[in-house]
Amino acid sequence: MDRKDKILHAAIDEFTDKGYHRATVRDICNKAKANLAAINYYFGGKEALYREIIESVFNIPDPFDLVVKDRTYEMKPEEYLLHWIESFLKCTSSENPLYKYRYKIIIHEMVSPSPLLPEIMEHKMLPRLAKLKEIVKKLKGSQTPDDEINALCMLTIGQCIYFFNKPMVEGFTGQKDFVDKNIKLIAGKIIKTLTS
Amino acid sequence: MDRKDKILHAAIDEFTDKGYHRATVRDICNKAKANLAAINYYFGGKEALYREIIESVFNIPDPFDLVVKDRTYEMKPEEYLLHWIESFLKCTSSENPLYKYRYKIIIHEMVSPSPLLPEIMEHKMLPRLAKLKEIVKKLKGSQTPDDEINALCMLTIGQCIYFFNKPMVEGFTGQKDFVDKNIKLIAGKIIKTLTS
DNA sequence: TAATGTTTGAAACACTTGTTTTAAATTAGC
DNA sequence: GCTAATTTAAAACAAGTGTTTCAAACATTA
Repeated sequence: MDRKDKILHAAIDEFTDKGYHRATVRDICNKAKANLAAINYYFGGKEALYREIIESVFNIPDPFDLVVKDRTYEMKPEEYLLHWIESFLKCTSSENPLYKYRYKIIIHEMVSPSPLLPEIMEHKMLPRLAKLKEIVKKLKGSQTPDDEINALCMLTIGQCIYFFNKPMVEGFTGQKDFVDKNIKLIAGKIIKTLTS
Repeated sequence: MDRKDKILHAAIDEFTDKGYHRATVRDICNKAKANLAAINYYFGGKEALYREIIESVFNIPDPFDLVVKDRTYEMKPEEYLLHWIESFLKCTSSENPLYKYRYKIIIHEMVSPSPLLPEIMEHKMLPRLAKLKEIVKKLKGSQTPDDEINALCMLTIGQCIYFFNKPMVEGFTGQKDFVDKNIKLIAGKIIKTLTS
C-alpha cells in the first residue's frame, strides 16, 4: 500500500468518524504516517481529498442492488423493500466498511454540512431516494397522495439511519451488537410502517 | 434584556445550529453585540456557557407532559404514546423554540459529542427514554422480550427525530412546512409501528 | 463627592488549523 | 552514473480559535 492509499485510508476513517469540519489534515497524516504536506501534494487540499473520499464511498453499487440485480421488475414491492431495509441495516455493522462509511458521511453532512453537500445531495443521495420513492409508490398505489408517499419514505429512512448512531443505540440498549443480533426483528417492524 | 441574557440568547442560536465544536465564542459575541471577553467574564468560558444552555433547554417539562399532566395512569398507553409522538413532532416547528433546540442539541451530541455528552446522556436523556420504554412495555405486555421493546422505542425515536433534519426533509419533499402540514398523518404512521 | 466594586473594550496570548515554501532525499530514464 | 522528475521532510505562514490581561468606563454606596 503506497503513501497515497494510506492517506486515503486514514482520511476515510477521520472524515466518517468526525465529519468534514472536525477532521484535521494533521490527524489524517499522523494516522497515515505521512508528512503534513502530503495531502496538499497528492490531492491539492483538504476539500479535494474529501471529494475523493466521497467518490470512493458512493461510487459502488448499493448492497441491495447486488441482491436484487436485474430482478427489480419481477420482484414484488414488499420483497424489494424488505431487501432495501435489511441491506440498509446491515451497513451498520463493520463487515462492510464502505457502506457503513457512506451513511456515517450522510449523517455528518445532514448535521454539519460541508462545502460539498449540495453536490452530494444532488448526485449521490436524491437519485437513490427517488428509487425508494418509486417502489413505495408502486406498493401503495399511484393514487396515494404525494405527501403520504414522502412521509412513508422518510419514516423508513429515519428508522434505518437511526441505528447508525452507535452512542444512542448502546446508551439505550446497553448492548454493542444489538442491531446485528436483531436485524430480522427490526426490518420486520420497519416494513410494517409501509404495508400496514 | 441585559448583556448576559443577550449572550445566552445568541449562544443558544449558535450552539443549536452548529453544535458545540463549530460554534465559536466570537460569533456568539458578535450576534449578542457583546465584547469577546464577555463570555469568560459572565460564564467562565465556552464550556460553562454551553452547560448553562443545556440546563435551560432541558430543565423545562416535556411538552407532552403539559398535555398529559397527572392523567398518566388513567390514560391508555396508545393515547399516551400518540401524545408523546405528536408533541415530539411539534417540536420541529419554530413555534416553541426551546423544545426544538433541545432535539437539535441531542442530534449534534449524537454526531459530534461535546465534553458534556456523558452527563447529558445520564441526567437528561436516559430518564426520559426510560419513561417511553415503560409505556411501550405496558402497551406490548410485560412478557414481550426486552430486545423487541428496545427496538420499538428506537424505531419510534428514529422516525420522530429524523424530521428535525431540515436539509433532509426539504431536500426530499421540496417543501419547507412539510412536517407542520402533516403532523397527524406522520404521527398516525408512527403509532402503527407500535400497535400493529 | 469620593471610594469602591462592577462591567466593558481593545489588545495580546497561546494554541490549532489549512496551506505554502524550500530543500533534501529518492526514484526513473537515458 | 548522471540528469531530471518525483516524492518526502521540516519549517514557516496566515487565519481562526478560546482565553487572559489590563486599563477605561460605569454604577453603587457610604
